[in-house]
Amino acid sequence: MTPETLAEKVLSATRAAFEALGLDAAVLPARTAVERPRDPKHGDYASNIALQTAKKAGTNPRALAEKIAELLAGQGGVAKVDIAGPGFLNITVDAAAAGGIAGTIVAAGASYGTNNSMEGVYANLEFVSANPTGPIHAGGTRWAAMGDSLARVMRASGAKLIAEYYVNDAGTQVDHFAASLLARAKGEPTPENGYVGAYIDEIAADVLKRRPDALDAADPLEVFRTVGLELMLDDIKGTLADFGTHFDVFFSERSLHERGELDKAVERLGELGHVYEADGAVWLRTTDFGDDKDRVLKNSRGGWTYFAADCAYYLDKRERGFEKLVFMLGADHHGYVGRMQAISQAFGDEPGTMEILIGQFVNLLRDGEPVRLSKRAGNIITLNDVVEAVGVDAARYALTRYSADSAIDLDIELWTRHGNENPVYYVQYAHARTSAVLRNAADRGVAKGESYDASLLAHPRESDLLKALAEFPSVVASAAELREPHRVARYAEELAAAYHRFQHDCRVLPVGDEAPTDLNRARLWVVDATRVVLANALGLLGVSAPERM
RNA sequence: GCCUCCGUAGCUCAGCUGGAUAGAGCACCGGACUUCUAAUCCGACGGUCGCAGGUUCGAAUCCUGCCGGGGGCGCCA
Repeated sequence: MTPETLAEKVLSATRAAFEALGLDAAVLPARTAVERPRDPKHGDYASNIALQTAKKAGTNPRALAEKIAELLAGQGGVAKVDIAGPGFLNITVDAAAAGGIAGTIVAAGASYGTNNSMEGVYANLEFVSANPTGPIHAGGTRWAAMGDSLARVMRASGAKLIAEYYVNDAGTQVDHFAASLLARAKGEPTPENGYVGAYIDEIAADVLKRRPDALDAADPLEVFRTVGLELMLDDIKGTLADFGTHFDVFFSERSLHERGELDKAVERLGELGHVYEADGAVWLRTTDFGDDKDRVLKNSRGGWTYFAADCAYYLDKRERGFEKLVFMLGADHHGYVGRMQAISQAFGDEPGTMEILIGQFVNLLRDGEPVRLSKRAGNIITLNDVVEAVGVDAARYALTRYSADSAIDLDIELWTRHGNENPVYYVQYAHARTSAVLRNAADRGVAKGESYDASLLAHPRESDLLKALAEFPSVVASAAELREPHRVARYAEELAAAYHRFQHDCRVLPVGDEAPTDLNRARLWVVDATRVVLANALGLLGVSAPERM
């Protein structure tokens, strides 16, 4: 029995109790959940539904709880229902019902944890979107890890999702980039506002390698711009791929300009009555939608602003059919939220169509001191630096383990340690241990068989572990709905802890050459189920699940 | 000045979107290895949840105001 099915039983028992007591069932929620109480004296699961509904129904919570308990106690799988405090229902599940989850998990395999909480949602998730004028740095690294994990979690929850990277390949930053490459190739000093770093030298050389005639071309700057951008973007794509971050679409800002999408978007906004001219510039009246001030679409020199491209990009996404546009931005962009939301509303979309997630910064520390130097990019820390320092698994785990709301200090020393204090190793080791037990079982010819006797799984460590396993789908669902992939990492740590405790106290394989018992076999199912869930959880985080360590 | 994030054990952070005696890891102290991989486990210590009000049966969680820290506020991209 899963917590979800138990919650349904609680709800239907409550409905029946309302009827029996002659109460108005309209105050009942459509869904309810059971929670795992910390104190084992409070049973396996607890529900506060009587507390939540009694007042609205005009009755006493304790009396209502008693009626619900009476009706719930007769349900299959429910061993005991106690009432505690002001009206909590403390539910004890019978071992056989609880133990059934292991079989469910093993049968589901890689699909265990998937759920339908976001079924039918067609979403676009934009993240990283670092300028193609240099390598991805530390901030972008966090979004590369979190965004990718969020994409996986939302897909696992049934959303149809496109992961997208907006390539800012138009505008003055790109001009500076091209000019820097050209100057480098000609051996001239870096121009004002130009880019420096070893990567500029490399790309300048690579442009010449690919186009030996570049300096003699009709427009050398254009050659360096086009080829340089391509090389830089290839480099970024390679870095992301090595990091395990997948994008479905790399969307070119320049293509919006070339296809006339900016004119089209501004025209549309004009038709909707939100555009005006003042001081020789063209403006969008974003203040109608809560922004601090109106924003310029086209400046007085007749040039498009970046904001105008944002409008066009927004319209393009909507025309591609996305009903949910999610953005992950760094805290340095939070000032853009107001104008971005205004774009959505100016086009007449429902609030909530556009969702902007703001994440705080990450500092890389070594021995408690901020790390500054990068071989590639002046004194900026890059994604490659982070990976070089701690490896992909530790980097991804470290960056997805914390709420995006909190700024994090990533301590290189901690994340390269092999032990309990390093969460990624703690979780991976639990997975390796499950694999080891299964390997040993196979070596000794102990098969878990077609089925098992779930009622044998009554050890406290077993029931704790089974409850943790049963929780996984709802963890994935809430991580997706709340856009908080760190919940998966925290859950994985709890599950790993429950498994380590289980393995410490519960012997799985027969000792010596004793014959395997039914308990041995039943426990193998639990071990296998744990292996599956740990692997699935790590998979959602983009972290490997090693079979040996 | 305005916007935004944070403030929970000595340190790093969770806290399941209002529930029971607020949790984990680290650090410190004390235990468990002829092991299914001890990269593990168990125990002890440790808190006015920044402060003050408010909402209610009930607040770390929601609202308001302060205090402290991070980030941001361009006809830049």
